[in-house]
Amino acid sequence: MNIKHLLTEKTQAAFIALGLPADTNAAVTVSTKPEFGDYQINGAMAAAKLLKTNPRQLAEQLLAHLSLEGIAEKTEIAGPGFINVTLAKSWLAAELETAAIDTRLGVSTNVTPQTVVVDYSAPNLAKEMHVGHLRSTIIGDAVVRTLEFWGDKVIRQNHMGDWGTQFGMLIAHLEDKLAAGVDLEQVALADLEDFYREAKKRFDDEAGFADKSRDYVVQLQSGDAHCKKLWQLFIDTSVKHSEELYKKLNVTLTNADIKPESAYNDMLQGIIDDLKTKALAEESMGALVVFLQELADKDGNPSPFIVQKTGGGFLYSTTDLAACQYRSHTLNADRIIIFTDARQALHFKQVELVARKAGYLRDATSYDHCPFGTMMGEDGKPFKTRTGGTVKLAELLEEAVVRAKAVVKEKASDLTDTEVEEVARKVGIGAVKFADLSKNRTSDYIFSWNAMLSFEGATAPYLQYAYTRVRSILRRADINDNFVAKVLLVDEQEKQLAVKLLRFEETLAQVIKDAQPNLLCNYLYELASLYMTFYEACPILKEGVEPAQRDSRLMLSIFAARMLKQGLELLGIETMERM
RNA sequence: GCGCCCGUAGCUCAGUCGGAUAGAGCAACGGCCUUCUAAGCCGUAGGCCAUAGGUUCGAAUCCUAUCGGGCGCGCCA
Repeated sequence: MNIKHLLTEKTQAAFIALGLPADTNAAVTVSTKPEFGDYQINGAMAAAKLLKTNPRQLAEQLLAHLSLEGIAEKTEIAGPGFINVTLAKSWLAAELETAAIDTRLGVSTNVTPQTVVVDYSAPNLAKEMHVGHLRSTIIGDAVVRTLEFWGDKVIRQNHMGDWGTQFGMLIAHLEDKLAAGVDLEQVALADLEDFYREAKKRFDDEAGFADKSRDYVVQLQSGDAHCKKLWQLFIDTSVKHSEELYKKLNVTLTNADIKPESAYNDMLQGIIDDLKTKALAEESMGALVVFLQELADKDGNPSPFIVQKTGGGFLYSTTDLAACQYRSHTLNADRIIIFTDARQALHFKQVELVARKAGYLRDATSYDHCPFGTMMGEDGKPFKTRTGGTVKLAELLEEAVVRAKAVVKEKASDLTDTEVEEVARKVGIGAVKFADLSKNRTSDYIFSWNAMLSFEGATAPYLQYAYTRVRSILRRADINDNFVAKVLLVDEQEKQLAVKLLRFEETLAQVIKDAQPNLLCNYLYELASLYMTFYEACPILKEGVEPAQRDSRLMLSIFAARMLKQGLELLGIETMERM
């Protein structure tokens, strides 16, 4: 059930009856205040502007043609031409009863499933995952889960960076160590960070090392067996590391989803040849470049997009073009979604332009780069730890669980040790994920231990707690899974909860359209909050509650619990029976 | 220099294809546990939506300029 969609359709029908175009914007929104009902239709005012007529009069005509028989118990025109709709309790109750016996919680099934390629997480191999990888990983995963729930065919792609200059650098460093007689076993691959830092330092400071590194990149990309063997060492270690983290984070990415840069290697020369044939790329200062007039500065200087380096090496631009070809033509994607930080916005704009011109992206494939801001410290300056490094993701998660455990022990003394461990893990990880998922900002965001590890207010533990409260009541009520009762919406708290419960699909549609899980976070927090209000105001199992009312409230509770669980599951956050 | 993103309560953020009196959480203050889990609930206080113009019935939202922050601009990803 999508109430907004339903009201929009009804309004559009009324517009047509008035002789207005079918695509006139109905502008249906949730009412801003309780006295304005549940939904408001604002389309009459904009339409009146177009027609140059009186908005209030048009709203009246619109209302006369609007058939909300049985759906609304009150409709009224207010202000300059708002139409306020108060939904009928009987209708809400009936819809709720239908939704409650549905395995999909009343969410309709996608009638036109799409193939969606989602590119997310993308850790850099040979570098341990740090907090900066959190956003892409968990936002991508939440969107993927939501798309799948809706019914799209999702292809996860973990575009690991494993093929560029940095790898040449690591191999060059490793080669030197081996040449100096260090045994392969002793090379500290386990501590990739240190190894990477050493190599990077040499790359920046040591004469000749950078050139040597670039040579290794060319060798690697042209398939040299020895280089590939060394490269494989780094891959294996890194993949193992990120797999562990995905498991801890409850992220659905697996080994099978890894589609690293190297996977496109065989396509790269073909892309270059093709760009030359199509006269899109030209030689400039020794490199091969596509000049984009579309992104020219105001003096008319085109934006350069290097596709092949001096010396023949390929770059991530080449790889991303190949990825377009593969995803759009081979995988037949209708939509490609890429989650990376905003610094790469220009790059992806260039990739799309070139890919469209060269035909690597079909017209039918949409290409959505979903950016997010740079991570800042609590001082508002670019984030660095005291030692100038980054916070390791594994460290953050560990800290989260430790802190959660302390709180769990303090608040829930009746749990067994095993339960404490489990609850602490779910609460700690959930808190970290929710803190990040609930923010929409495309602008920079602040990394703060306290914000990440907060267990009060609009946090995952709040939602998990709401869930356990409902579950506790349902246990006490001693009812089975098939419990069904008539829904009676009498108190205001019951009605508000009911309306919110029926807004799930509306929310999911928006999350999918904008690739923004924070909308789902907001929804679930509001749902939990309304449940808490209902819980405090409307007794269920207490003395003096009429059986019919008790059963209706149990129905609301069962449905709210299922909704919370489902919603959190789409966010990749686990629930528990007690906490 | 040019370009992109951003500026909303003391703090962290919602709200931005124009809609009614701008919302939450944290922090502060005041209430609520012999009764379904107080990680909770109810209430109070807190705002020139960076600034200045413009567009119109109506602007946090759209346009222009200025200030402030971040990022990006030919061989890193």
